[in-house]
Amino acid sequence: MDTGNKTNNSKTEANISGNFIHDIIDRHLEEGVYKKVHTRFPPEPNGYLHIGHAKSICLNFGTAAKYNGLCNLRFDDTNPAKEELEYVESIIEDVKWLGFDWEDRLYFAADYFDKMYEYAIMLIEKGKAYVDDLSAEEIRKLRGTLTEPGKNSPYRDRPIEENLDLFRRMKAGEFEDGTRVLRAKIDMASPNMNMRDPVIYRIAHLPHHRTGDKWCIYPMYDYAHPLEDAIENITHSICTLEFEDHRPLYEWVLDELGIFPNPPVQIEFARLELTNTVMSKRKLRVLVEEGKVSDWDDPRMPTISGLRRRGYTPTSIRDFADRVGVAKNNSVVDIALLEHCLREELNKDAQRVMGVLNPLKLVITNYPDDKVEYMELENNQEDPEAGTRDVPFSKELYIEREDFMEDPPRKFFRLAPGKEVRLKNAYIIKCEEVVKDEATGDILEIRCSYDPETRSGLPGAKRRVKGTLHWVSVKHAIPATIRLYDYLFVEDENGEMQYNPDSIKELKGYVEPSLKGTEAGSRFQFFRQGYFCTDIVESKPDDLVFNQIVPLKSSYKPGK
RNA sequence: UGGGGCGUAGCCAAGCGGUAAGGCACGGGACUUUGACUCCCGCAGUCGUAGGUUCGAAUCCUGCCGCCCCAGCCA
Repeated sequence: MDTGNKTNNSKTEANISGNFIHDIIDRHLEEGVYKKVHTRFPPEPNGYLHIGHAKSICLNFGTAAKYNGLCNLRFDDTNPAKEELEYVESIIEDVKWLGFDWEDRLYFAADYFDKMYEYAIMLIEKGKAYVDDLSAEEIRKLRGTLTEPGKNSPYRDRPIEENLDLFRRMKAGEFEDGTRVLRAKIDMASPNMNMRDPVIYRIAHLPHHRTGDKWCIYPMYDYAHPLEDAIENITHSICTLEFEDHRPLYEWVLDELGIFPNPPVQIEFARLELTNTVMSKRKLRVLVEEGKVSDWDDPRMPTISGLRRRGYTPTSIRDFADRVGVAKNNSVVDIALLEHCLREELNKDAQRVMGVLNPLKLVITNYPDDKVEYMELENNQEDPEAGTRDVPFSKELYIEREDFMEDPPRKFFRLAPGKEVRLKNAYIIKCEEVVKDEATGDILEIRCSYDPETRSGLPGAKRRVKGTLHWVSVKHAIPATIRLYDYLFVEDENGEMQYNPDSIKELKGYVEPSLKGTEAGSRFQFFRQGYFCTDIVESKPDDLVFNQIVPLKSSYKPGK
């Protein structure tokens, strides 16, 4: 059945292509199992979102959009020991930044605690749940192992009235943490460990970021999640593969209660892994705590906040999420695909500018001392509408240190003694002399002559030279801090991913004067270098800090 | 040795009984005042493996192998 693509061009649409989940939904709609589609993104507010979550966000919101349905943002905040308001705020910011809109449907599991409690009472009354006085240790011992069945708790067959009384007293705060739990009464011999009378409520005398001190018992995920979904009339509860084993329990809770006429179905997909980084909250936390990165929003982090600070766009991340696909294979996606998405977008609309990362002074000996010419540069040759600007040119310039070699290999299309090269939208120059530090041998400056007939636009400019260099006029240059990044993890000689101690390089470079006053968060393509974004935390209009988002691709292979 | 999943190219991923899409990466070439972009070309004689069913199998069946997940009062 063709459900049609969303016709209103909401910017929040992830343009999701088909996948096995959509096939299931198509069938549901066809068979009338559901009349509409309602999904949710249900983060636990216990950490920052990363690009793996972005995949899930795009899937859930994108699926809803595809079927003209709705997607809720719901915090699954059933464990106050780990959750904080700080995280709910960052998650809201990140989902919004990615471009998704949950309208007025911002929900919290905690807001359903009263209902969940009532439902638990119902289960007890049906004889489907019981209060267990065993310690965590004892429960574990009786649970059995993967190959041996568990054993019933001695409290398993306690009378309903007693269970009711005990559960009410658990809620009333009469018992210490860990002294009692409420368990679902299912089957201690089930081959599925999750069905061996799972704990559904525990005692925790902890304040909750939303409910304060109202509760000292909190529901467990397996019990709470299906209820959250059912209460919100979710149709398709999409989660990751590790919950596949929990599906029978998800269904058990809803079935036993029997009060939801059209309960949701849980569908699992493989979470995203990326090369050259780590993705678990735990591992990311270690990087932060060990000071390997500055914070969760360090531009090297795969967190949404890190990617944002690095300069990644929401569009490129959504595009990436769409391209990696949705399936059940555990997969590790090459980070080159993410980079490709960013380049593809920014190639289309990033302003081109000239910035010299590693400056080397170049003097044009036959150019008049005080002369300044303004060279016209296209803002973006991919987009004629972007117009042009004038960039000052003078006798003394900075070029990239890498663009000069005293003793170049073959096919070095740049500057070398006696060789000619084009300065972007200016003149052809020829290297006449290399000035070095007598003591160290370091190259201090390059002295060149220029051919006045070869100015861009003049007939003499037709002459071809193999290389074109970017440049910045010394007296007009704006100093800037430029940060280059490498992957946080790189492959060692055995093919293992290892932490990369050299993942950041900070340079003092120069950029063309048009960049004066640039606001934080602005993106550019630095000619021949890559895409850069002014750091949203540290860049100031009069003290620019650029983060390299990704370098330009290069087919230049030294030595070939 | 229990249960639940998954095996299609270097990495993702379509495919749903009629003869292996697409993307990324990679290699070659054209173009180029960005070694970028763009454009061309190449890149799985076979789908983990062995059998079986069929006129026909990546698709159905059986066995085997490999990998992932489950024994939290985490989610």
